[in-house]
Amino acid sequence: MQKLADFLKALGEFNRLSLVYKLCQCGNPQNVMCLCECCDVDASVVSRHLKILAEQGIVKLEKKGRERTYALDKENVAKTLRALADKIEMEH
Amino acid sequence: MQKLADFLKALGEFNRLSLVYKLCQCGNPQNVMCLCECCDVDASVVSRHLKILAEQGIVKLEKKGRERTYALDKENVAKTLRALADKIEMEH
DNA sequence: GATTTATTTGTGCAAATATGCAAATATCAA
DNA sequence: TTGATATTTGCATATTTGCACAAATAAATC
Repeated sequence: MQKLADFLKALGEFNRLSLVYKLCQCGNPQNVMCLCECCDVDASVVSRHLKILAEQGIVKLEKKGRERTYALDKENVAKTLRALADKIEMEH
Repeated sequence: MQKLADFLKALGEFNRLSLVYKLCQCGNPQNVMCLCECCDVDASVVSRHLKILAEQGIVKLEKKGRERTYALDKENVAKTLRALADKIEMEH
């Protein structure tokens, strides 16, 4: 349960949720500079937020040669959210 | 989006998520004393956590005469979580 | 190797948060 | 009214968190 709480906490911060939305709209993996556009904070802060999201399996860091991009793990996020929704509704 | 972040943040704390689970399993509305059983903190802390959950529409305070009970708003919570899951998966 | 660009990490600070305890409040029963 | 029980609120404290800035690291190009 602590794991799920950490997952939800990771999503439950404005700038981090903004990053998730941004990645969601872009579709493609994005680098940090691009992702900086959606939240009005220093790049170092974005980097840290992305690290937190990565730790919770919300985004994935992809290193392709020189490129370092972050991609939203849509499947995992949607699955986790739906699992909780199901539990809450189903459990009698 | 701030509203959704606040909702997720409310769920993303261990003791609060424990309260949600407890209410989920009980099915029935519960009073604070009963809810205290699931997290090892002072009753005043539970009271505060329930207030936060209530502000986010996660639980509802029900006053029936002398009884004051909290109930999980299953429909709203499930709906909100699914809406985010849909957005993340659908949006291309 | 030196320079440039992108990203991460170290550090310190201010604000937010979770908590316990004591006091206040509410409600019912005797 | 008094007493007992349940809940909330005031207050103090310790911890966590989000942030900016500077320095370190990584990778490519000159």
